[in-house]
Amino acid sequence: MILSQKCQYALRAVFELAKRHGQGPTKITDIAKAQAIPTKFLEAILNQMRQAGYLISRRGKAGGYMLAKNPDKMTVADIINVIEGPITIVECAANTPKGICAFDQNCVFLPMWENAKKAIDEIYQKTTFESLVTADKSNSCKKPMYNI
Amino acid sequence: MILSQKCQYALRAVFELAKRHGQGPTKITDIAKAQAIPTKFLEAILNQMRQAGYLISRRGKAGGYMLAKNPDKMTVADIINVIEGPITIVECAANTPKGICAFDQNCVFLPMWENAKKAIDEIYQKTTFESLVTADKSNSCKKPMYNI
DNA sequence: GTAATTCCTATAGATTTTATATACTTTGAA
DNA sequence: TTCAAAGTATATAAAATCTATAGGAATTAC
Repeated sequence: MILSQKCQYALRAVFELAKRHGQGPTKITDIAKAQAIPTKFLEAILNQMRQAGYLISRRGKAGGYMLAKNPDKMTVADIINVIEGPITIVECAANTPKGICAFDQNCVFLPMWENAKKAIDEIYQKTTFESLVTADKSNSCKKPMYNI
Repeated sequence: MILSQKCQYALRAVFELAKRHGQGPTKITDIAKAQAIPTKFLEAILNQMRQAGYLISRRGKAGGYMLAKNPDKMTVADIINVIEGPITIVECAANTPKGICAFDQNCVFLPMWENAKKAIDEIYQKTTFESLVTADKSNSCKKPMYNI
């Protein structure tokens, strides 16, 4: 599996905050409950995203987390980058200091790795959390309503 | 890193065999030396690809491994699939039996995961080992020659 | 001040990855 | 026939990573 569980938790958490954008801070436990994430694990994840500048927190009573930007300015790529670091198909295709790969400049696979990285990056970068919230809303509308 | 070391070894090994296609079997130790792969580890990898039908082995003296098909019929996707299994961005986006994901049918991320998977698959599927060998040849020509 | 909440550090358990060791089987040539 | 080269199979260990939890410190609202 390419994306870690942690990263998926992070995406779902930000998605939850995007849904509640403009409503003040949301408690960790509420996010955890809404998105089925282990609370203590989520704590660390949210903290990490706060330090990266994507979330704002308020401590103490009535504290919690909120987005640092508008949902249309936050992309899936942003969050993945915080949790997993830059997408790396293989080690030597990363922009690491030279000399790590035994084949160095002449690796025949390198162009392919670069293409793959670019293709994924584009998809993640064009997916904003606003678009996800919008998709979610139209999704719930389409669902049959069993309530009376 | 998305691709395991093992998978990269597998790709390099098949690439090495593609370069030697039509020259009879190549010894494991020769492949290992040419591509900087731990010999014993490579043994297991080659065996796995043989069982998947991509390689043919000959035992005994003057034995070794060779491709089971023409290099233009073997793709990077084939080999990755043997070693890593089908590409899976996230668990619930795989074609697993339903009910694994807590969000099931209504996951807002699902279309994105499917797009990403498709984008990568296409790149890997269109890269044949023949094309890699060709690229490698033109690469070596471009290199300055320091030999006398 | 007290209760609620985030923040920080450490660490433990589980899983996966990577690699090696050992012993066995098959093959082909002298 | 005999021997050695080479692949086959199984077990396992070392290392790295992932996932998750625990406990207390700091902060804020009331």
